[in-house]
Amino acid sequence: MTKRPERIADKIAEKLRSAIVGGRLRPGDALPSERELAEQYDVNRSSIREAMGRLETWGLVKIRHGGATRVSDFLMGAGLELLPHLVELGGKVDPAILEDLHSLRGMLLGWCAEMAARKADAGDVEKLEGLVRQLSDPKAKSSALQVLDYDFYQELVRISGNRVLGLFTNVVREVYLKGPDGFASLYGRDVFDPSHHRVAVAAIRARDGAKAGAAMRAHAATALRTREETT
Amino acid sequence: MTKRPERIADKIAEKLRSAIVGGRLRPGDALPSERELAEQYDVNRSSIREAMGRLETWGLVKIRHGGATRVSDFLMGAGLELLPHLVELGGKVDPAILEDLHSLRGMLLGWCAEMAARKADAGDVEKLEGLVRQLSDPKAKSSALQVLDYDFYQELVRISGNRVLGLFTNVVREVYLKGPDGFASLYGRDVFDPSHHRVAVAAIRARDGAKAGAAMRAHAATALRTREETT
DNA sequence: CCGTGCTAACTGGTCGGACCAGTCATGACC
DNA sequence: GGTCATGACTGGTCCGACCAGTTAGCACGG
Repeated sequence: MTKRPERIADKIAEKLRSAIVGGRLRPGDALPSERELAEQYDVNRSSIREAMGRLETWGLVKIRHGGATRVSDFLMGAGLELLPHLVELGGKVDPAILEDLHSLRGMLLGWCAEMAARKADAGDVEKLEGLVRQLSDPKAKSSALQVLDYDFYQELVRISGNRVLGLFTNVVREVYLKGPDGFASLYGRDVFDPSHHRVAVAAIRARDGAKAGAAMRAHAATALRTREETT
Repeated sequence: MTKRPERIADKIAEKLRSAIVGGRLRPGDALPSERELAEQYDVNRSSIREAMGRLETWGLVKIRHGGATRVSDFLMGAGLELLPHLVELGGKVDPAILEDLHSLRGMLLGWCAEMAARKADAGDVEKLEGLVRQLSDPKAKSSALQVLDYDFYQELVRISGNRVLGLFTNVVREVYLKGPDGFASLYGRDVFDPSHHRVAVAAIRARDGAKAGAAMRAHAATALRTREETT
């Protein structure tokens, strides 16, 4: 948990990022000039420039030679790589974003289970069954269960063969498993009840896409419901 | 079509990016030192540093103070922000990735149409109707229709209120509208037949989520089918 | 009075050269 | 053979200068 010695540009980019996604800097606002920022933070202009470069590649600001650097409407222009930053706004998890993420993931979960049912071979099914077995271990910790649950998801994505969904999954994993226990503390242990997974795997083995999708959607819905109850 | 005068850091980052995703630089390989690169490209080291910063935020390289900068295994851990770079591998569009992208987008299209039906207010519906009107213009160019079609999608996402889906959409837009005509040349004009959009808007106005979702899914399926026919 | 166009004071972009701060291979020493 | 100092790398930060676009304001001609 100790902070690694961070580059100046990263620290400043981080400050500004948080100011932007936190709403203290609104889309359209002009940032102070690089020279001003350099003086303000008491660092060299080069460091400010590198920080600005990061903000720009994150889609948070628009730099124009000769004109002021302005905050862009990042919800309009930023990519998914911003997600990890949005989630831990000021160190606290933003529940609304998390809600969005989970509902989206739930739907994708169902969808790729359907595709997996059409494409899985014997080896794939075996892998999934292995994961279900581990998920059923009564001695497993909640954090471990969360990882397994995600591994199951990622395996479904792999079997579905959709590489774009694979990239998406990589980003979400970073968010989902953040921190020492991921979000395990946010959810009860029952969230990882493997019964839905078991049903899904059986359906995939039987090439029943609809049933597999329904099972995984039910699993995701359970997670959401459990979360609402604890709110 | 004329190239805007590009920053040299961007040009160099672009060169290296293409070398990495093109496989000329493999994961684990060490890049030349910043001083070497500066001499090699005959630019200042600052420009090289800014280029490296971009590569790092793209997840393509790992920079370590004191050690060499190495290409990271982006295929394993990279996020969706890499999609635009992957698609134009070597200047050519990879049809398989595009296929994955379209099927995923189609499903999301249906899903957020359902959510939009639950959340849209009068102003939202009006906006959608305006877009449908423009889509119905018989004089519109194919490229313009593609932009409108995407605007319609993006508007649905906005109405759905799912911010994570919004971020995803931003990335996809970059890919989808790449090049002078986007992918308009890949699809026939009939792909942008607005009849499905019309049905969807009517359903959203009537709060009929299922119908709206079905209409947009049908639209996406048409696009895919049309593409397969022309293959 | 309005518009036009020049100019000056901004903005970001590039330069080079100095020095600080980690890493790592090498080789003397135990 | 192991270990640890050391120097030659690597990237990180700083400075100060100048180039190159943008913009706002002012003087000028209509």
